Amino acid sequence: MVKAKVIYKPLMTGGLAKQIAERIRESITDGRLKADDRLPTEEELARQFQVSRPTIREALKRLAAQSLIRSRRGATGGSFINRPSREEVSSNLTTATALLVSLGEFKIPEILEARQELELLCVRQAVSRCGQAELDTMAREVDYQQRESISDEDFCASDVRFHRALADATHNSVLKFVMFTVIEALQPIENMVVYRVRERKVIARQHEEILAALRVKDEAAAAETVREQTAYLRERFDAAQAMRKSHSKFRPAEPA
Amino acid sequence: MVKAKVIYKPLMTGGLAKQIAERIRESITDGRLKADDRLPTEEELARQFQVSRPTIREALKRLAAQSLIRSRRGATGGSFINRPSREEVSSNLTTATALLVSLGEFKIPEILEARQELELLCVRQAVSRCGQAELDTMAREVDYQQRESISDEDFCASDVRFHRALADATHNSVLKFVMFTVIEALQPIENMVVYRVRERKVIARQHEEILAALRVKDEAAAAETVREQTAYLRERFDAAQAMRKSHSKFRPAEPA
DNA sequence: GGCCTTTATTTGTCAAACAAATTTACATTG
DNA sequence: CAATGTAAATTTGTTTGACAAATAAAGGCC
Repeated sequence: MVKAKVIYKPLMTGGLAKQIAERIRESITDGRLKADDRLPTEEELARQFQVSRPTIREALKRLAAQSLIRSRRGATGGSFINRPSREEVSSNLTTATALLVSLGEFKIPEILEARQELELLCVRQAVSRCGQAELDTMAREVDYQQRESISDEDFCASDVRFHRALADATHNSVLKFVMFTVIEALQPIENMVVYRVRERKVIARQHEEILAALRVKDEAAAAETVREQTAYLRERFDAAQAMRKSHSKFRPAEPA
Repeated sequence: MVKAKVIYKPLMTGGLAKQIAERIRESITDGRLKADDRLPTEEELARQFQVSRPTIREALKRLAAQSLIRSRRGATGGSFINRPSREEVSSNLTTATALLVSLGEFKIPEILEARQELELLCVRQAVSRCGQAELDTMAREVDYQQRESISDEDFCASDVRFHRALADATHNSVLKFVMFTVIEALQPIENMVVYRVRERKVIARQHEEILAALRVKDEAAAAETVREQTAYLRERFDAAQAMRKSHSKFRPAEPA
């Protein structure tokens, strides 16, 4: 007697709207729909999918939230496959990455390490490609960072601009895109380290060293300083953590 | 006589549903709402925002498409702030990013170069961190890629899995996230090169070499093969472009 | 205690109506 | 003929109201 082998097909889950959105997304992914193509009207889609128009609308809202379509009212209106800008996609990526960061999905040491590796990658490319414009930007920021009167916030903003200039110096738009996203997304963490415990002078000096190394195309020196800066940040962050721990233990009286 | 300076305030655009989704999203990103928190019911949100329930639903669909919330029916149902996985978030972002890539926003040489640099970064990390699981995955894919009966599509899918295993081998979740997103986003370009002109045997052999180098922790050898693979892809793509150019010039008669 | 049924609750879907935005076509005026 | 205004057509955006589907909890029965 042989036991019959029973195969169960996967259930259709997730609701109609989600399934419809997924179907339309596939037709974008597989190239059947291109940027600026117009989707059928909501009424027509409802007829084709044999569902109600509000269900179609819910599906379209899902697609809009992923920047895959945009909609417009009127005689020549409709829903169109979006032609996303670099800024739009980067902004979505940044938001999503920052959310993962804030949820603690990435551990601080991992973040610092990844940042270091990506920076090293930039340095490697920048050494042979740096233009005067990027060097000038970095120099300007280094000068700015050495002022004692600027706020922590402004110092952080300058830090971002310095690292963006470094990414610009790769002269590779894909790498720039990736780096800008990472730099922006990691700002909340950077702020945590930088804003509270940062020794500005050390950071500014390190930036100056990176800049000097790039000027003379000394990749090894620049890389060394990047590593040094990461180690310094790691140390500063650990110190901030330790201080926070001892604070919560002893609960000193709060001044008025 | 001084001309009065007229200031126009920005119009509220994007529809009610979009605005509501944005409001709720802000309360997530600014920490007021945490993972697993329950939102008010749809009816209650409709009351609070003074809009209809379908409008709330449309807003919630936007949030769901960004993996920020998940919903469930029933007595203890409702919409809950999601704790998204990295895979889930990455998956939401890849179609829009791939769309950007397919629009020619990035030049092919830049793409290939960036891909190479990011791969080299992975190799650098993977050499000292690779676990047996990743090696096994890569070996499985190399075997699979050597079969002659698989479709081009399946070969490409296996290629993706190989490179994802390499990213896994870094054991750094930030890098994994970045790499997964980049690998997926570059698929349209990869398909262009791979699908039409790919010499599968060459690619599979190169994967095998990378794997062998990782097994014996030979970073230099692995890096060399990554560079070789990029050069090969560049050459294959150039050949595909040249062939397309000569075709369009002479317009041969089309077979029936 | 285990199992079944009922109830309450919330999201999911549908139908129908009207509003808002947009373009096009047509009429009027100078 | 050009400029301006109005009406019509079309599509998305929003509302109201109803019912379906899914789920957990409570209560009853054995």
